[in-house]
Amino acid sequence: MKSEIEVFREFIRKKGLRNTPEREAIIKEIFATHDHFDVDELYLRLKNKKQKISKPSIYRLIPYLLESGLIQEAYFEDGHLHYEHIYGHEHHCHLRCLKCGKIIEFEEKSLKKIEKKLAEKHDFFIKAHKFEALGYCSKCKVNI
Amino acid sequence: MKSEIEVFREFIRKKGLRNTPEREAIIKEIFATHDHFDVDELYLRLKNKKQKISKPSIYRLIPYLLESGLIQEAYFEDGHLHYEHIYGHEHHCHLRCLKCGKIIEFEEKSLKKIEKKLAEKHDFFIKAHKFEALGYCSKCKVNI
DNA sequence: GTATGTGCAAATCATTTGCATTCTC
DNA sequence: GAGAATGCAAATGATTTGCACATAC
Repeated sequence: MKSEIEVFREFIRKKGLRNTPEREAIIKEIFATHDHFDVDELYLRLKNKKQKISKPSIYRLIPYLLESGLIQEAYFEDGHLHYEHIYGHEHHCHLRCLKCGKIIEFEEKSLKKIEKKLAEKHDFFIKAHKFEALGYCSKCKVNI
Repeated sequence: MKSEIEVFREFIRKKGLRNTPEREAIIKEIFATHDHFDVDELYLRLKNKKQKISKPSIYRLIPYLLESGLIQEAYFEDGHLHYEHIYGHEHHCHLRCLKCGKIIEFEEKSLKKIEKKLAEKHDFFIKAHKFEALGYCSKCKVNI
């Protein structure tokens, strides 16, 4: 299986764009942890590693990462989008606590079937899906 | 079945807050169409009807509308959140075209079962779920 | 060599806040 | 009458853009 960097290089080449060390550093950092990320946090993680990469470079890269299928928007919270890397990882969905913000990831194969059904019914080519369940976790549900 | 205004009045009373004609006008406008809405668009709709209601009043009302269960966040697009009224309507999910932005709503009962399963497995109290399928509509999929 | 990418600083856009005034209860 | 809510204008915070310089191809 190709690495995420290889996938990106191929994508960039096909689009006639240029690759840079900044872009590869950002991608490596995104794939360095399992967690979701947001722009500011990713910027700080890179900064802590003494990588001088500006926020605009991150913002400018994101549309390409989405288009190449390396990442996906996960959810909108605290006034900004959160992303997750999806290449090479089992697709998963989120269960989010509305009180403490805790997020549990889970896998649900049956969603794939629903996706297929929808594609046929509405004549869509479905690329991805997002399923998010919102509620209160075991700790928070006691005093809603 | 209570009207949305009645539901809101009750919610406001329970919380010890105050109701105002501005709030009721906003709620009426939200429920006046079947469509999703965003703050700016709602503001303009009210303005066109010569209702002088400021954007901050809308922004300040939204958390209460979410809390009372009258509306729900639908999706984040074009740099801002889009909402939908959910009180008195069949719950539905979205199928969105990544190219033209077309949105198809659909109902999927089996998601309710998945929700229940998750609630048991992770000891959550689940209040709502969002399912969004992303892809290309019949027209757009021909030239991706 | 050319055109794309970068960092910086400034601009933009959605949302929030401070405050004086108005209104609900 | 007290405390909330409103509108306005200003502040905030995320994201985008203009531009001069650097660099990938």
